[in-house]
Amino acid sequence: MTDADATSKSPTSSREALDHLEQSGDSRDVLEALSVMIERAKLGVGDRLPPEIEIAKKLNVGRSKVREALIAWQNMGIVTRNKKAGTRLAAEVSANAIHMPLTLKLEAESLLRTHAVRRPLEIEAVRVAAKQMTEQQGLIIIARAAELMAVYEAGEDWRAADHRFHSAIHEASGNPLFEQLIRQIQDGFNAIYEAPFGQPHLGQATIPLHPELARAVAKGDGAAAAKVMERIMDMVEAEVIAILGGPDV
Amino acid sequence: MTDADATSKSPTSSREALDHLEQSGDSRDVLEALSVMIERAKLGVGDRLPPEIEIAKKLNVGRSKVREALIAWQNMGIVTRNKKAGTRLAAEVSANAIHMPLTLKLEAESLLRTHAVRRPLEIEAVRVAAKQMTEQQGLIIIARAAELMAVYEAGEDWRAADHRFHSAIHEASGNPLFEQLIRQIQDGFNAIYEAPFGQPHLGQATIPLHPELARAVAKGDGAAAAKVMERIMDMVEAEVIAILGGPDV
DNA sequence: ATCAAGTTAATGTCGGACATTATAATTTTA
DNA sequence: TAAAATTATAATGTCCGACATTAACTTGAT
Repeated sequence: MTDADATSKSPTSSREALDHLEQSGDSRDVLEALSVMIERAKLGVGDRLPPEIEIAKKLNVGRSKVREALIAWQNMGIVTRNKKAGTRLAAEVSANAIHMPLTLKLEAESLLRTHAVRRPLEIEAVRVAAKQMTEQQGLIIIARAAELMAVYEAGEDWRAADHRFHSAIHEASGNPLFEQLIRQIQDGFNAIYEAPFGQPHLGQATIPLHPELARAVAKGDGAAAAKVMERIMDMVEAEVIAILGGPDV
Repeated sequence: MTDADATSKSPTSSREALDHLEQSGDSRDVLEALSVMIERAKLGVGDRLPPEIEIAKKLNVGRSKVREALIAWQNMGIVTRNKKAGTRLAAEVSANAIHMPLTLKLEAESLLRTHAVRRPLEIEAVRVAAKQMTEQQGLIIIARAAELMAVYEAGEDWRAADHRFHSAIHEASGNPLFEQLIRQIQDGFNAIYEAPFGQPHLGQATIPLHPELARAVAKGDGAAAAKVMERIMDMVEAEVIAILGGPDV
């Protein structure tokens, strides 16, 4: 453990050093300094970083501040913290990468609200995908749609195939944020749905539309693809409304 | 609202209610106990909750634990915390709410990608707002737009006013997820932007469009409102591209 | 060699002191 | 009287030091 000595300035009185550091504000400073430390020490996933108290000394801040910063990172899934094992990196940290924690508060009555934010993202994703995809990605999308139809017509569980199909589209969009956002919104939706209703099987009726969607995307026709996706979203929404008993948004 | 003086009840003993809480373990317990407290006191959005130290006393835990719990809520956007103003509820808290932590990893080159996911959300938000808003909300939106224009024409910092304007629209949409998502995406965008470029002042040229947007929403014309918002988003995107030097998505 | 008991090094928690600051109250001044 | 400047105050922000807890490590006994 290289001990990454970033600050070896021998602060005779820890006061003056602090003064010139201009300790301003929140724990983001600490996180930023930590990012630099980690990069300097070339720590990777799984590596252990120094104990809180040493980090605190090194950065000339109190242990509480370091704690809060590390807890924030823990909440973001960037580090794990254990009693004796200390703090370990759980994900790559790079100084010019910023981890934005998004937290959605979902309530049981907000299935429709969740759907309402998913809808424009899905539509835009297919539109962008149609514009950005490479030829090969178009072929993959067509193939995935065929797989989905096959599984569906065979009467098997089509959800995994459906997931692969949509993943292919999101990948073709070239923007990983679409997939990240949509998938996690979807996870939240499912978590809410499962509590009262069990495993969701929504959208079965929309599967025959998927090959059409695939063709539109592969043809590069963003408008048509968006139209199809709109229909799909509307059908899912209608299904949710039927289950809940009425519109809510 | 009622500024909930839930704490003004002279806590002579303040023990009996909390004895059965049997504190143990991590800060989730504190959050749970706090949820119960908040529900009992019927606190709503905007209301203030007791100072950290009183909460700590009430729950028989140290102040640090309460702090960590409240900071976690702050990171989730559920409360806001200010020096003297104390802690206020920013979103509804309910015991059976599900908190879904979303974490997006953003990198410096993905400003445009971030914008790309924000765009459809903003457009849909104004469309829904136009459909759902009450008459009073429409008036508020118009007023906020006027404020924004006044600040802008006075040459002052218009960002706070801009934020209030968009908040009013998001609130009118009736779906808090729009605001939660968009705000946090925006925070991420700003965090990325600030590192190399400093405080963002993007979108100045779009301000004159805002009154038009406000009128469209207040009139209930979702299509027109969406059109204006599209133009606004396109202008911002063009600005970002001009800064970065080329399209990236 | 294996298991049990003790050691220890880290995080977890607490509480007190002080710093900082946004709001509230007060005084001053035009 | 009203606006502006000043002071007071109450909350969070930060630091520190002590102790609790716990899980990995060490040592010892069988």
